[in-house]
Order: sequence, then C-alpha cells, then structure tokens
Amino acid sequence: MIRRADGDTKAKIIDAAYKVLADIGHDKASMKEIAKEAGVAQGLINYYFPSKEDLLFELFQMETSRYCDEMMKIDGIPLSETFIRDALKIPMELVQSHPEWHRLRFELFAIGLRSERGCQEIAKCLQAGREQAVHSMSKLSLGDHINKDAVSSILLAVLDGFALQAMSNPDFDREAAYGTFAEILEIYVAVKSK
Amino acid sequence: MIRRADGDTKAKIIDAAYKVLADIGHDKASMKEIAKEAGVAQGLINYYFPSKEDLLFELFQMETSRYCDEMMKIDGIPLSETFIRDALKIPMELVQSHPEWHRLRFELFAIGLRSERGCQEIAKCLQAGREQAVHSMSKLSLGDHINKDAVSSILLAVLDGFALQAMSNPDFDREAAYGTFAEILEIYVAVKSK
DNA sequence: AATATTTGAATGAACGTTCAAACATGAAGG
DNA sequence: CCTTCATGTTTGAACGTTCATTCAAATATT
Repeated sequence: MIRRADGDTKAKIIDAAYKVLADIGHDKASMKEIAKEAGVAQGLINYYFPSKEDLLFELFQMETSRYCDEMMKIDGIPLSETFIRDALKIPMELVQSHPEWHRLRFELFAIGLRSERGCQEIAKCLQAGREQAVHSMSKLSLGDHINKDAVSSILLAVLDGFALQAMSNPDFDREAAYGTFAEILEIYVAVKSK
Repeated sequence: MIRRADGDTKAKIIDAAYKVLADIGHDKASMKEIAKEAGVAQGLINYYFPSKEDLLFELFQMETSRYCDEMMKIDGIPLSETFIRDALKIPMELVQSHPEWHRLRFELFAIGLRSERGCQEIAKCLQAGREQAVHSMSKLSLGDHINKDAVSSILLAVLDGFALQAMSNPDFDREAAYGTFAEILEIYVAVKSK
C-alpha cells in the first residue's frame, strides 16, 4: 500500500507498524514484532521514536492525511447531474478495498480519545478533513440559507457510519446504502436550490 | 450509571470493568484494578470469567443492549409533525450526557473486529439494533418503493458519525447538525410520501 | 459435611525501554 | 590515497516492570 525510498528507516518502521497494527492491533503488537516486520533491531525504533506512544501518534497522523488525500480526489470529478453519486463512489470503494485501514483508523481514534494529548492530536488531524468537506460542498452552489458546516458534518458522519457498518455487517448492501443517501442528498439540494 | 443487587458479584465486576475501561481503556486496565474497583480479590474475576477477553465480550454485549434499550424509547414518541426531530433528540442527548460511554463502545468495537470471535459477537449484537431501526421507521408510513434497510443504515450511520464528531470536536454544533439532518429527512419523507 | 465462593500470594511470560558496544559514513589531515 | 577521528546509525542482550492466570487455602452457604 505504501512505497518509499529504502534508505528512509523511519518510514520503514511506520510502514511496518501500520501492517502489524492493522493486523493485530496496537496493544497486541509488540515493538519486537514491529521491528521484525521492518527488518531492523528492536532498539532502533526507540532511536527514531521516543516511545511507542509517539510512534502511534505519527501513524495516526499519517493515516488521517492519507484518508484526506484520497477524499481530495473528489475535487477532480466534474460537476454534473450525477456529481453526488460520483463523489460518493470514492469513499465507498475505499471502504471496500481497504477495510483494515478503516478498522485501524477507528482503533487509533478510540484509544487516542483516552488521553489529553490524544484528543489534541486528533482534533488537529480532523480539522483538515472537515475543512475539505466544506470546500468540496462549495461546488454545489447551494443557497446561503443552508448550514454548510452542518451538511458537511452529516456527510462525514455517514461516511464513517457506513464504514463501521461495512466492517461489522457482511450483509451490508453498499450500493443500496450509498445510492439511497445520494438520492436523499439530491432531493435536498434540488429543494434548497429553488 | 448501573445499579444492581449487591449479591450479584458477576454484575459488580462488570460494572467495575465498565468504569475502569471507560476511564483508561481495555489495554491499560488491569484485572487488579478492575478487582479493586469492584471490591473483590483479583483471582475472583477469573472465577466468573474464564479470561479477560470473555469479560470484555460480556461487557460489549451489555453495552450494546443498553444502547438499544435507550433507542427503544423512540417507540414512545407520538407520531406527529415533529416526530423526526423528537426521535433524534434521544441519541443526541445520549452523546451529550455520556460521551465516555460511546468512546468505550467504539473502542470495544474496533478491537473486537480484530478477531474471528469478536466479529461474530459484534455481528450478533448489532443485528438487534438494525432490526429496531427498521421497526422504528415503520411508523413513518413511507411508500413501498423506498429501501427501508438503506434508510435505516443511513440513520444508524449518522448517529454513529455524529457521536464520533461530538467526541473529537469540541466545537461540534450538535443542534445544527441534528436539526439539519432532521430537515433533510423531513424533505425526503415528504417527497417520497407523495 | 459437602459444595460454592472468595482470597491473595505465587508463577511465568511478555513487554517497553535502556545502553554499551559495534558498525557506517564522511570530512579533515598527512 | 590512506589514516584518523568524530558523528550518526544500528544492534541485541539486559533490565525492571507489569500483567493475566493459577491455585492451595480460607471462608461462606446449603
């Protein structure tokens, strides 16, 4: 999933941490196993990261920005009748192709919220996502009397919620769920644009 | 939050586990600390629960059904013009009054998805929630040509997504988000009922 | 007296971190 | 071109701690 220059040891460790954590989780994953996956000695991780916690924070930061980058692709979609449907395809395929990615995102999110530092880190990381959602929405020239922040919140909420359902429910009907949500939004936009 | 007969040692342990886990998380929480919180000896927990994992599963099960019970209150709301808004107040206040409850729910969810057994347990627990969402929706006599499963998915997704945002973003505007979502649903229902 | 419950010390395994030593790199000096 | 030396990187064993689980003994219940 990730590819970088081989010389970059720090990146190699983060990649390995991603793999191991996505597989077995932050608590079961030992520094020893991460080091083994990265192909380096155990002690080297603490040379680049003061503690395991620091490694997790950098990983969370990287995962979040990667998620934002994927979402940014929405900007490349031409504005049309089917814009909403086309835009929703991106997160839908993301959940389908990388479920473990989302699982890890939620895990790091949940454990991050336990600490003061984690909360600050998370707030910082998610700010960008929210801003981008509002930005993407600006393409739909909605009237001034609708709350763009609120609609953005709904959009992000649905994406997260769908990801959760897709992970936990093997019978989750992605097409129907995303399709219906697109329909609901289309109706809303149509009514509000009048 | 929970109250039970004192003689029920098992329940006492689960209550204590809930408290400690909500506070510091499943990995930082030791059996020793849970026992201390419950006011019992350390070894007693393993008398009632074969392993820590079993304790976590029972806790998750209990938390999920409690969540469903709270949501069930929606059935008591009279069907009216403001039904959707009234119904959304229940989960909204739930997030506001017990954020740590949701945090723990997501934590147990994320770590549960890592194991085969966890996935099965989660699927079982969430099935009830989905069924209840569909049931609540049946009050709104929508036409036959709308996908009730899909709309239920959207509803549950938004609730989870809002909970996530409320936990991570101190500036999250609950009233605006829930209000706008209610408006969107109202428009959808109005259009679809025609 | 027999069974069920409770205790808390003991056990052994696993973990994150530290650290002295080894190794690599490359600039400075002869 | 080779040596020296200082700096940056890598190693893996050692350390100290923490943890879930076990269990023989004690206590309560039937």
